[in-house]
Amino acid sequence: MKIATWNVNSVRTRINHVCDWLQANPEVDVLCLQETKVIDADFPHAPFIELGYQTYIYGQKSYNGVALISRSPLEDIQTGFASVLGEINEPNLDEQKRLITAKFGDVQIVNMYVPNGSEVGSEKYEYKLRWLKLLKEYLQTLLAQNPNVLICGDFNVAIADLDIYDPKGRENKVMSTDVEREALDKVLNLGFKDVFRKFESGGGYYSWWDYRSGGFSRNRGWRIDYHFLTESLYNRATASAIDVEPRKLIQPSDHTPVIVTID
DNA sequence: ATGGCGAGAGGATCTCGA
Repeated sequence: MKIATWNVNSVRTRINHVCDWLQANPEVDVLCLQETKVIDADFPHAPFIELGYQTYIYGQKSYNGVALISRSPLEDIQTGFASVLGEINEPNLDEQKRLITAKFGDVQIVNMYVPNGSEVGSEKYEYKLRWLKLLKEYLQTLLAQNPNVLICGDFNVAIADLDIYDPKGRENKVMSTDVEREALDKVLNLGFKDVFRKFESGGGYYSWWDYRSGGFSRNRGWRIDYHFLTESLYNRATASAIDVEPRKLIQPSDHTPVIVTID
């Protein structure tokens, strides 16, 4: 099976790019989208249905929003933290639509859009850290039900200096502080491994490039979109790749798709 | 370089992203 993740920065603006990509990559079983930026009532289902896909969505106005685009029907769709955890202590962590999970065969797929955090020390930064803390509880609950968990999406954290074009000063930059890395590490220490690094140990591989200052043409990127797999799935993985082609198109998303192949 | 670019909402110029 192939599972892809792509922060499309508005599914309506990018609908042609996404549909073209699906047609060029027919072997992808499930495409996990982030930043759909559309309320559920306005989600563009039709183009996906016409191509033969099922759509599962969790959106809101203007910001955030996630979706699963799948060749075959998925089971047990759950959205937000509370659908898995029951009542949560901080309901505001579910106000932003960032989390959708479903079963695909024996695999629990979790598609997420981790908060960006804005600036170190800001209210949004604290929100990001609280969100990651609750994410650990959420995944613990899912893991208790199924050991085959794949989490993917836009994590808004570069987990290593190798994943940043220029790590100088990264200690004080959002997406690369030690505090954020430690918060994500606590999640990953539940038993998740970065499958991209099973196949590629070198630097220079990124999934996001700033629109500004010619970020892409100068390859000034960050690798912040990942698939993290539990041990059993990690061992079954046979490939993982970043497809930079969509980032070269006119009016692109600032992120590009990342794909994992699992036997 | 505290800017650069892009999207959405709304109808000029904000907020937000990363």
